[in-house]
Amino acid sequence: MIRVRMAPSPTGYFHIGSVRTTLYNWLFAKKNKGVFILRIEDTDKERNRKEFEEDILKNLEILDLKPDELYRQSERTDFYTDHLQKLIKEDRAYYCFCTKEELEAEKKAMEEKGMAPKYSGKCASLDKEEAEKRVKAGEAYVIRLRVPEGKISFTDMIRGEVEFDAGLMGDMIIARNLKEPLYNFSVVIDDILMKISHVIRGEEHLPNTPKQLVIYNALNAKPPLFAHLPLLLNKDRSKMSKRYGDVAVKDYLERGYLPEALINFVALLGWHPQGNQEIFSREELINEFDISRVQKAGAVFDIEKLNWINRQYIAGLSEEDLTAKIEKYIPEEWKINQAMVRAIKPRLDKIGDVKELLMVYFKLPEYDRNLLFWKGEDRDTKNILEKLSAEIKNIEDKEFDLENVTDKITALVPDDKKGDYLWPLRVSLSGSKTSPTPFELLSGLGKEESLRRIQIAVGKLNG
RNA sequence: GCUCCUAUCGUCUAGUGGCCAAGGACAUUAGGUUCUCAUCCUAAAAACCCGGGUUCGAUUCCCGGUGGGAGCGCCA
Repeated sequence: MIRVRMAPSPTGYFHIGSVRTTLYNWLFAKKNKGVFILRIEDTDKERNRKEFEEDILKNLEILDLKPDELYRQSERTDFYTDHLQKLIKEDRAYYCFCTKEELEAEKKAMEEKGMAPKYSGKCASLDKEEAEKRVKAGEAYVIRLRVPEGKISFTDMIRGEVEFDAGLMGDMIIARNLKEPLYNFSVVIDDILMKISHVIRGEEHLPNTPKQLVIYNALNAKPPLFAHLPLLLNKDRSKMSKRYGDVAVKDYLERGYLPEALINFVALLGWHPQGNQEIFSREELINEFDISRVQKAGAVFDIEKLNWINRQYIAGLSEEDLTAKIEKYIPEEWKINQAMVRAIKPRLDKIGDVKELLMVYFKLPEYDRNLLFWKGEDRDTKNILEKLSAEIKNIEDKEFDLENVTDKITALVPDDKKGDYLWPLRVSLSGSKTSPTPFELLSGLGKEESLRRIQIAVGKLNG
């Protein structure tokens, strides 16, 4: 049975990189008819916040990456204590009474000699009963695992054989005390207890893997298979961070990137199936996903490509769906119609851009009369606008849609004078040098408002 | 400093020894599509890090160098 997990710690808003890790885990589970588990690693009481856990849960829901099982490490402390006691009893682990100051001095001395810092093993040979007594007497201690010398190697599903030297590691601390396990220890215990078959996680965990393997050995447990995903990178190829833009999923969602687009984009960061397809449905992703095709090197997060993918998804939205999404981003008093939605659809990178794009329909900006002249030359502009105005007046209210308006106006415009007619019309309707087409403006504004705006333009020319 | 990972156009990537005088997408540039902007269409420019091997033949395999990255907590 395939069982995978995503194990975030709620110490910040859900990161876009975590979304990708979650997605790959989720896809791997679905592809193999396995189980996807979410394990909240909330053992650091100082840094955890409920708000962040809620952010993770909420966004997994929005992104449709819901877990099949959910656990919190804070509810599992008994398991860790049991295994800690077992390891001490079997003498695979021992109490260490060295103070932080002693350790610090030791570390410094070794670094000065040009050696990698490593615990001396001072407390490794302490008498067990003696140590127990000191613990009971309330002396400060930590628990260390005996790490045998030798090579630790494993086969990464993405990277192949990876080897580390355990001799460089030293006896590692696995718990602050019997009730407070440290990260690498609780991870291993949970992965064993939850029968995790494959650990799919970010490359930053690669150096943790040998440490965890040592713990599996001490526990006589069979380790899962590992896959270390390449990192998501900033423009300068450093690990993706706030320095170059948003990293929290909620920020992207709030700006109006569609969940499906975000998933599609992030899926392609570090993975690609055979062929040239770029847009994938969730079903296609499940079918195509193959962890052996995951890239080894990091991938730069390119917002331009995200914008393009998002536009593809916006283009695929029905007008009703798009309208519903738009309404969250504009003032309540703005009454939008179908013509407006159609006009802005191909101009939207993300739904959050909508307010700025729709503004033209609700507020005519101040503009200079010279802007009305096509290529800066007044060639009968006022008469042309009055002619257009008269024609517009003749169109029935009921027939004031894009198609009709386009037909009626183009019939009036001589082929060689398009600029002379359409430019001033568009400027009078929008008050700006860039905007949707005059026909899109007319149909969106409606007859009355269109005529009003043209009159304003004519007024400017009279003055 | 130590350990580990890594290396195809600016970016994401296809490519698993000959089919590659290296393909696609984003971005860029030029042109076209009933005025502007956007969309759309067409075209252009743009890459196998370097040096050794292995081989009849290397972008593809091996080694070294260089570049880039990550990790080195009684954090996760």
